[in-house]
Amino acid sequence: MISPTIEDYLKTIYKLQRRRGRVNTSAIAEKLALSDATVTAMIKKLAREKLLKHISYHGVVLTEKGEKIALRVIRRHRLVELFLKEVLGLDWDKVHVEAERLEHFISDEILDRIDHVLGYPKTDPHGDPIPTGEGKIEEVEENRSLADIEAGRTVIINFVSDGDPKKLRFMAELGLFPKVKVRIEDKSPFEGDLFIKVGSSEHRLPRDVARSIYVTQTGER
Amino acid sequence: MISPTIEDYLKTIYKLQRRRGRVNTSAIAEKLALSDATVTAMIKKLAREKLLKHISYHGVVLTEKGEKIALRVIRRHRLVELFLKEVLGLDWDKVHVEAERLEHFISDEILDRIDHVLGYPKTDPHGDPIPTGEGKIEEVEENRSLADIEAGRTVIINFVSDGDPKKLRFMAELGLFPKVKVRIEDKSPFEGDLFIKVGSSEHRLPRDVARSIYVTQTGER
DNA sequence: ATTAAAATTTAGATTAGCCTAAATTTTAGT
DNA sequence: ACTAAAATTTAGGCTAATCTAAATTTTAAT
Repeated sequence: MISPTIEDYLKTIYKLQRRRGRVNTSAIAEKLALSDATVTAMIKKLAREKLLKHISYHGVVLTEKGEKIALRVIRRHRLVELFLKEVLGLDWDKVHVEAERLEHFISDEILDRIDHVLGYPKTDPHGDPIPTGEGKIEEVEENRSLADIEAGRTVIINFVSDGDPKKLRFMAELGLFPKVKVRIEDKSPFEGDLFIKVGSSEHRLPRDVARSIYVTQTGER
Repeated sequence: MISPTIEDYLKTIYKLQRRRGRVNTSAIAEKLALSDATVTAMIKKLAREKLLKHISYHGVVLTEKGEKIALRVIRRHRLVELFLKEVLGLDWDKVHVEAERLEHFISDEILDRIDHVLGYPKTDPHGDPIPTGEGKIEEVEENRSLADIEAGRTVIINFVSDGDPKKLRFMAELGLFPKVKVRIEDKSPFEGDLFIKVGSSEHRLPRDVARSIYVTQTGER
């Protein structure tokens, strides 16, 4: 009934919805790398199955039923990511791609065991919150990008975008992980580099990498 | 290219081939619970892709290429089974069904990590040999069923059929696992029960359960 | 207020895997 | 050796998920 394909649609719509409320066809098509026509067809099907509400030409909103499924997929994804890193020792830049596949095939029973082995964690390796089994998720309020923080400030890393393995490897080399404290020593103008201090070591950080790091400011300057 | 469906066909044909050499359409259809016509169509496709040789009306034989894929699927299946039991603590009667799904979605990298975590094991929880990464498998020579051993003999359990969870739970209760020594005290005639001794405790064992336990005879009587 | 551009939907096709029913080929019993 | 039964294949159809191209609707710029 709920195919991996449908799970991907619901997850994608859920994430797009976070900000925009109503989600348009082309946004979904872009995220899933499918044609607009394909997405239109699937939207009609999902509307028929009461997983979302569709107003023709004006986008979609998930129903409670659709949102519940989306959150379960996200829970599986994030628990699997953490499991792959902590238990199997995969590098953190590789877990996203693997979880993207496995999230569709993990039974409730296996997920419970994974959750148990990991000690009921709250966040995944990139700092994203793991929804509970009941579908509750702690939405992150503070999510300013490190790229937008002024020089002289000190921040704590909240989470990082999980998409680009190269960027993730780069961050790992500088010790830029969730919960780590970073001081911004200086910033080049325009799209220039940031100069940051992590622990006792200083690094140069390209702006586009900084843009995929989300932080909370501390009082420290 | 090689879909989960194709993997299932190749694995099934490989297992049927073990005994019979040439495998007929209806045997595959029965194992996979598909119609004969469906299997015929798929056989033609697999022949086109040089995964097997097909002589119309006379069955199929895997090519080296087909066999290699089958063995990789079996390796994934058996390593996943053991992993689910040893690392996640799933009951041994549940791991087969779960592995049947997951075997199609485990990457080489994850499989390597699983193999490593398990300490490069040789057999799965039911006693079946795990093919190596290079596709070598230690075929079990001695595979007489416990149901066919005469009273008074002592045997070592080699492996058990992994299909029926109820039977597996029953065996587990009696301590009937691979490598365990069992003495056959007595046998009721026809399809009657066996009376066995496992360690110091005696049990009654229905013939059909005994039939799914494969053993090697010891010198002991 | 028009109209061109952008977004969306409709129409028509394709592929993988499955089905049933009918036709064909092989096998086995007399 | 013949013929009925069994096994297999062929023919024709279905569904899910995708595509391209054309039609329609909305949006935004003058």
